[in-house]
Amino acid sequence: MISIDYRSGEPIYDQIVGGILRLKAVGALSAGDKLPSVRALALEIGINPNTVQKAYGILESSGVIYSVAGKGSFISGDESAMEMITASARTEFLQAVRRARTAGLTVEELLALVREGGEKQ
Amino acid sequence: MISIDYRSGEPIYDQIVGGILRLKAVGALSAGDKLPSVRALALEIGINPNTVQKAYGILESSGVIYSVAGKGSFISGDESAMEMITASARTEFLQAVRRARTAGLTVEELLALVREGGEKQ
DNA sequence: CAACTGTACTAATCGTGATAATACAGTTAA
DNA sequence: TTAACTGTATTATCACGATTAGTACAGTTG
Repeated sequence: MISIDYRSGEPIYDQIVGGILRLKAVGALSAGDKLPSVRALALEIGINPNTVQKAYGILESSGVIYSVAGKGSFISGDESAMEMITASARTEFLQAVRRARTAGLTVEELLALVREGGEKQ
Repeated sequence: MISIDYRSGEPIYDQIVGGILRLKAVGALSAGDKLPSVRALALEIGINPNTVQKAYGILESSGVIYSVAGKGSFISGDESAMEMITASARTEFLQAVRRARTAGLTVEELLALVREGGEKQ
């Protein structure tokens, strides 16, 4: 379900957060869907349960998921949570676009780079 | 001349490298121009001279600048420096693409953001 | 000579990511 | 009720990178 790239330098917990956000954005995960348990996902990926818990903690404090002790973690029905997260990512990306443009890269080049570097995962 | 954002999480030496690359791309710095000394820039920014030296070392090993002990550091006249600049901008932008993807933004959204934010300049 | 320049090196500190080993509380199904 | 699951919390440890600190050396300039 979620693939981790250890060479990327991106923290594992961050990749888990992004992976779940993406699964929800694509529609593979909907409100009410149950996530793998902390221990199960840790075992599946081959990492420490604490790292998964950190990711789930971030998602819950953001309102993207909600967790119930003994039951599990589930996708929240709150859509504004996703909006807030993607909004900050959107402004960050826009800054990167402007930086690249001032460095001399054309719009066409950037479009190609998005398609080239965005396909993975 | 170069502004540092301590909240960004991006290493200071990296911001210095990017700042000088940008100054040259815009035309504020040309071949032969003298850069602030390691100690002077460190004092101006308010950081350790070693951090500035690290940034200058990266720029020199990349051929963007050249340094002479006792004289100072200068913008290189090497024409391939422009390729170096766009190359670094390209990899920087690719990292931004991956970050945005990790945050849950889709490729289609990023393409729209490039078209939207890239034209205004 | 004095004051600047870049360069090199080691040591110490700090924050973060990740692991490890527990422990506790709530839920669920046999 | 018991056993096995769930999330959550705590503490300790390790690794790594960024940064600071201090010192030292070599070349240039006025």
